[in-house]
This record gives sequence, C-alpha cells and structure tokens, in this order.
Amino acid sequence: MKLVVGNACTRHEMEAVPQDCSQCAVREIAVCTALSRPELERLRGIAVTKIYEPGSTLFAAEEATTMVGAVVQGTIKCFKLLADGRQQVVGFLFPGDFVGSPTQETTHCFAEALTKVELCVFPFPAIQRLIREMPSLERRLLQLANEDLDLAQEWMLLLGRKTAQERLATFLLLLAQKARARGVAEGPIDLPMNRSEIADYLGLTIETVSRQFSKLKASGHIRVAHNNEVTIRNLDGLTEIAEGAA
Amino acid sequence: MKLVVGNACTRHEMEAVPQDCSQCAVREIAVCTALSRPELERLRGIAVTKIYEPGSTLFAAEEATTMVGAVVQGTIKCFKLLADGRQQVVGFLFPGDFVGSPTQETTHCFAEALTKVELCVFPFPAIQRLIREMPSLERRLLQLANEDLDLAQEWMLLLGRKTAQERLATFLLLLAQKARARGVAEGPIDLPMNRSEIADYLGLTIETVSRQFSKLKASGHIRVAHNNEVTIRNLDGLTEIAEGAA
DNA sequence: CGAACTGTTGAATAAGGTCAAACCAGGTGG
DNA sequence: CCACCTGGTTTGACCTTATTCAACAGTTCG
Repeated sequence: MKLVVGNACTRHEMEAVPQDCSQCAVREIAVCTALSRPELERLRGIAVTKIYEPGSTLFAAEEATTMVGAVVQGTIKCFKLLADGRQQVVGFLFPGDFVGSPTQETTHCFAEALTKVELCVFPFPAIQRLIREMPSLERRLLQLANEDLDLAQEWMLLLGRKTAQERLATFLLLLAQKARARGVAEGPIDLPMNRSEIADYLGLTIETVSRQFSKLKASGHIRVAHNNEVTIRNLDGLTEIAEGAA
Repeated sequence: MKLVVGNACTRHEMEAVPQDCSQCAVREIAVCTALSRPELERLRGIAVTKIYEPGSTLFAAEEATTMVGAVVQGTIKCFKLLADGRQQVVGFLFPGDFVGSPTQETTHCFAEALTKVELCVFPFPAIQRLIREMPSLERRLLQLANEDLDLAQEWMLLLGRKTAQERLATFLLLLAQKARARGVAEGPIDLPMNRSEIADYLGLTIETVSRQFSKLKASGHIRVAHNNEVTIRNLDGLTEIAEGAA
C-alpha cells in the first residue's frame, strides 16, 4: 500500500470564450458532433475555454459540480482515492472526451491535468438548462454515458480477472484504439502518463508494470522509446494476450 | 483459472402486456418515475411483461440488441467472459433497475436470471423511437446511465485496490443500501446469488469469499443464516473495513 | 558534477489462488 | 423414518503471482 500523493489542489486557469467552433480541433468527435449550426451557437454561448497546467486539479471528489467540459487538447486523469491514499484511475481522457457528469450535483472522482490541457468548459447550472432545452444534446450525452459505462465494465473485467501481462497488453491496445478514433496518424503510441499512473489504472504496482513492459519488449511484441513512446510490433500477438487466449 | 460455465442459453419466457402501471411494484423507482400520466401510457403501449425462470438467459454479449427493460421482480446477473471462461460480474440488478443499453445497437455483456424474474420489456426499435419523442424519458435514462457509471467506477476502485476483506464488506453494504433504496424493510439481507457469483463480482475465488465470510462472522461484524441471509451486526465497523480505514 | 526523479531489476514476502478433503442441508427413495 | 446422495460451502495445506523492500541505472536540472 502506498501513501497519499498529496496533490495540493493547485488551480492554474485562464478563461476565454471560444472564438469559432468550426475551427475547433475536436468539432467532429466531441459532444458537439450531434448539433446543428444554431444549436452549436447556443452551446458556444455558455462555453468558456480554460487552460490547465500539468499537475493542476480540475475538480476534486465529493464537492459540488461546478462544470463539465470537452477536452480539446491534452490528457486528463480521473481517479478515486481510499482513506489511506490507495488510488484507482478510472479513466484517462483525451481530446474529444467529455469530463464530468452532467446530471449529478456532486462529483464522485478527482480530475487532474497530466499535460497542459485545453478544456471547453460548460458551467454547471447553464449546461443543465441547455440539456433540458436541446434534446439532441441530451441524446448525445446519453450515448457518451453508455459508451463510458461500457468501457468501465470492460475495465472491471480487466481488474477483476486479467493477469498483469494481459492488463498491460489491453491498456496499450486501448490507447492505440483511442488514438485512432481521434484521428491520430498511425505510428508510435504516446504515453502522457508515467508508470505510477499506469499502475493505478491497471490495479498493479509500478514494479509489476515495469516488469511487464520488459517482458513485452523481450518477446518482441512492442518497442519502447524514451519510456513514453510505444510501438506495437505484433498486433495480433498483443491482441491474443489481451483477450486471454486460452 | 476456472473453466467456462457453459450456460446453454435457455430461454423460458411468457409474454403479457402490463395491465396497469399504477399498480406496478416499481412504479416509484424504475425508469418510469419521471413520466407524466400520458407519457406513462405511451411507454406502456410498447411494453411487454416477460417471466424468466432461474438460470435462463435474457441476452448474450455481442449480439444485436433486441430489448431493454425494467426489473419488476427477481434478480439479474450481468457479466462478461474471457475466451477461457474467466467471468466478471459487472452488476446485479434488482427490482427497479434498468437492464440493457438503450442507445447501443449491440450488447456488450450477458444477462441471466438468478431467480424467477419478472421484466417489463421495451422492445428495441420501439424504445429508441420513444426516446426521441419523449425528452423526459431520455433525461431519466441519462440520469440512470450516470448513476450506473458512477457505481462501475466505484467498483473499479474495489477491484483494483481493495483487499478481499474490504471487498466483501463493501459488497454487503452495497446490497443493504440497494435494498433500502427500493424500500425493503430493515432486516437480514437476502443473497439471491451463490458464492461463485459473489466471487465473480468481487474478482476473487469462492474459497477466498468463504474465508472472508468466516472472518467477518468470527469478528462479530455479521451473522449468517442458511448461507443466503446476512445480518449486519456492526454497521460502523463494517463501513470502516469497506472504506479501507488507514 | 551531484541531487532529485523516474524507471528497472533482483530477492524476499504475503495475499490470494489452487487442490483436495470434509461438512452440511435439502431432497429422494427404500 | 432414516440412510443416502448431491450440490454448494467451508476448511486446510501448499503454491503462484504480484507486492514489498532494496539496490541500481538513466535523465533532467540546478
């Protein structure tokens, strides 16, 4: 068991109204995909762009929800804590992903920027009002919530039943797939998180994660550069491992 | 690792249109809570009551979604499988709970009746149409999806970071809390699932689950009757264990 | 260059898994 | 009525995987 990471809740923010959604890097994949031109305008009306520095906290758990948002750039870590500091990462969020629960008055996890993050923020009471008035927005949020739920359950399978090796293989394939989904060119996978954060996502320790990286390198499934760039050299093999081929 | 449980996909069903929603046991807690009288009538228009015998399958994973529904009576187990038969239960559903994903064209887990189940079924194309036409229904589904997501993430914390003892304590408290939420009178908690299913929910083996039951009995936190009736004798103590008090 | 991090590797340990036997309650049938 | 079977559960002994503890290597930064 590990002691608490004592993040001092630093909030470095800057505000600005988004200039033009049609220029937005995530226009085609984020919440706003489903919206018509006039609807998009209304959403833009309540949106604010915020920049978070690496390590800064977007919000903590069990506090009143003040906002939700769409990641435009950077990576966010969402996690839960136990009393003694044990941490479980419940998700890494990339450009296009949605942060926060739009229907719940209080938050249930911590959200922290891993890199410099550009977030399209929708302040809370405003977004709730807008949801009531725009069924297409609500429909999109329902769709996203169902996808998130599905991913969470897939992760329950990983945490409850997969071996360390299978977990890491699954993780790398997930990152590759998410990168593809947001249109990142094929090539090495970027790991914006460190070993400790990977461990907290996979329910392992940093040492075990490191050993599994070494094994996957040794068996020729992956190649690693600078500890944060992974190339998959044997996709089929890695997939077999990830799925626990009998 | 355990071999596949080879459930032979038996489907024992009976159909009937619900007579009168105002008489329904879960009217106040299920999806339909949020609906007005006329809206409720429309939902009833597409609903069908089905009875499932214990052990029968409601649907399998990775097949086309044919229906979603509200549990009226009984308990359902939702689970995922790995290629070699390892199983992870992603949720137990009780009266008032919603089964299935209303926005996804294909299922992602198996659903099986643990007891005799009475289900208020909403056939798939019909419910999708209805959602588009009834924002209040959609809002309620979004709310339920967010709650489910939250529970799933809480379970990720359990599976990734809690000890066997903490897992069982958390599980018992969850059952107690869910029973309370659906208005079951205080008293012993009923366990409609066996040790194997508990193990598959907690990411443990049946032996470990059994040992932890014994420990909680020995320490006076719980009392167990007939293996399926648990009385919590020390709520505060159990809560401390569940939350991993440092 | 040395301090402070982060990551890797090795050796010892522990939590939970595996295997096997005993237990126990609820049915069945003589 | 009671012996017997059967399935689920409990308990014990041993083993494996991942954790813990510790040393070391590679980077970054003052």
